[in-house]
Amino acid sequence: MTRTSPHTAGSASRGQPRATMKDVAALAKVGLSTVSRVVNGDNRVSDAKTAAVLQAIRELGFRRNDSARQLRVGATQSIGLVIENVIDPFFSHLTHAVENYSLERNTLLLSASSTRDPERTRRLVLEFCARRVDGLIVTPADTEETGYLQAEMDAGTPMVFVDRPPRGIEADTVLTGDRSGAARGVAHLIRHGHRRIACVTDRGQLHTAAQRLAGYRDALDAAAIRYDPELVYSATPSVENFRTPVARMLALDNPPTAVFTGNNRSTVAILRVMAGWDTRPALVGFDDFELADALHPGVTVVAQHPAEMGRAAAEQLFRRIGGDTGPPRHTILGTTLIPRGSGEIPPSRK
Amino acid sequence: MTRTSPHTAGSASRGQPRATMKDVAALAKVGLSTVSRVVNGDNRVSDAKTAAVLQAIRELGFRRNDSARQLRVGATQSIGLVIENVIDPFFSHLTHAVENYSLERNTLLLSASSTRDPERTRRLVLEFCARRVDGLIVTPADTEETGYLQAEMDAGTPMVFVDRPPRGIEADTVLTGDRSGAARGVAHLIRHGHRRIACVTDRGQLHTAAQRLAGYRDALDAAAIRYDPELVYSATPSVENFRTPVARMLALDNPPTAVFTGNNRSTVAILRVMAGWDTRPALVGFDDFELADALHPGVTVVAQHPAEMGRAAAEQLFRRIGGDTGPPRHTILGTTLIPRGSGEIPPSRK
DNA sequence: ATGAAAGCGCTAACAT
DNA sequence: ATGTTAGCGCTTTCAT
Repeated sequence: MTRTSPHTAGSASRGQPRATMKDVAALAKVGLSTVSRVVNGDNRVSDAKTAAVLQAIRELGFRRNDSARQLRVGATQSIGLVIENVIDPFFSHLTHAVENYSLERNTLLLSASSTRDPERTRRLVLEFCARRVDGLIVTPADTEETGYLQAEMDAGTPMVFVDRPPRGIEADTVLTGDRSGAARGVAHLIRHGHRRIACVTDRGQLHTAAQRLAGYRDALDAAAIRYDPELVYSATPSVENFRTPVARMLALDNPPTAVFTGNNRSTVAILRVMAGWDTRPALVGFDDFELADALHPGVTVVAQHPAEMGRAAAEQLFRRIGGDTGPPRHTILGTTLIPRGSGEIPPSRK
Repeated sequence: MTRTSPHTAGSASRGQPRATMKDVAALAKVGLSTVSRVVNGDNRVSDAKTAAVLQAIRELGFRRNDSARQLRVGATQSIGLVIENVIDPFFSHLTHAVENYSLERNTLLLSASSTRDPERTRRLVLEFCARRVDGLIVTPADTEETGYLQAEMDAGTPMVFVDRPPRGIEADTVLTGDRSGAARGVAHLIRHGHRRIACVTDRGQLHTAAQRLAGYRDALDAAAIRYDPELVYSATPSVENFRTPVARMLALDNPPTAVFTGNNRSTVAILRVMAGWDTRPALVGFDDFELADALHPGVTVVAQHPAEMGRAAAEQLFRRIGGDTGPPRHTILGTTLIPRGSGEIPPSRK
């Protein structure tokens, strides 16, 4: 029933500064180190003093300033996570896994979206390092200068790279088996009779997009299907960017009977482009997404495992933070083909 | 071409501790404060010394320890964000908006998902406060004890609550107009001829679920439709939880011809439950979601504006951090009804 | 068992 | 213009 009124004269918030250990020590009439001992659960302190300290702590609403503590002990118990964008479900799942893993280790997460902006990425990484995070998990922007990453690693901040490798840097990575996964997806279409297969991916500079395109070609090669550049289109995924090129492809004399999309953003965009079409090409998308199974037909995908990737990255990072100085470790996570209908549509014979 | 080998003896990472200003001062043969001045862009320092310091900084790979700085200046330039779960698109959009807003203010984001666990929520809030975040944006777990929140606010950490108000605490809130929004959605169904309308929501303890259920009743009342508890079901949204109750409802003698769902998780679950059904009731969902427009029929929703909520919460928090001690401010964001087909299905007349 | 004192890396008077 | 010093809040020897 201690309903303090938070907006009366002087206001409870913005009140006097928070109590410090010194204040507690003074009130409890003990030495500073005794307070520290009590706060840290050091048992060699008399019951009487312990009680006095506890009482003072309660009275003053004391809560230890962990920033100060961390300055002294030299570890911030926090790690930084720089992803492309939280609103992309791939990254939000990855983030959640990292969150859970680090929380178990009493480590907090500084997280941020780079939004594919190399300047923003750089700024974030550098600010995290300035805050002396214990380590960093980074999805590098594909177009960026990576010199500063090497510098910060050399300076002592462990980093593991996730989803994409950093340019020209030897470091721990956690990636999806992009190339083989894409090949599997395309082979699935081929197995269902397709020989004219379009490939729609994210911008070619994107490492994952390039890898998946390579996988697409691998599958074609394996089936002795000629690679036709007219069936390939790469751009930042959006309905606007994809509408015309895709329509053009399908208006070719010898149009594709199936399409393979290189990531969930692309798949979703393509689905929108094709919304309302009477006949649709078969479709296999790379990366799963919510409601893929609720569409008609369900969307066949090559599923990635973002949560596992986040967890693997966190594991490796904590290994480094723990002092592991072994050689860079490269983890590749496999993919799972999930047939749901769209990938099993036979080629329309005309 | 300075490819340092990161895994040779001694290893570049985990090397000697990072250089400090003292080290820089020593190497540049200047005083500590001169280094500080240079680092902070204080211009009243000679060109010669400036150059010497800059040189030393480069040589040592010095980067200011912001934690130490912050301890001294008394502000961490970071805020905490406790949401329910990043993997919920509602919250990831909210998060992204907060991210952007605080980045503009040179403030970093400590973020975490409470996963509806009151203990985890409490732990996160307290740890954030111990780190002395400049402020906190919190989606309170609905079942939780809120005493500690009041205590931390009183101790000087400003907080704004988003999506749900904290129990028994007067503080800044940013909420959706849940009740009126739900009423609008249900009225839309009524306008399309429905009089038997089911309501499927999240657990009743959830503030938003309760409000939206109230809005549902408001709409029925306004249309003089009797409230039938048989048409209402509340539980943590999942296909398993919803399948049987919903099937039972639709098997009633006088079954519902439409259903209103209380949040995006519920809508998605219901869509899965109904997947493959030949005839489907009309559907209006609260909160928009990706691909709502790509389904057949498109799903009519009462859209919330999570990004705007995040931004509004961040704005208010920074106002408080800036020293605003005015009375608690309650912001309600309106909703947008988006007809896409599912909500315009007429009642099946039999 | 307890306290005094040094110091983590920085900033901000205060001298000069 | 530059250096010296105190101190942010804590932990951690080191005495006692």
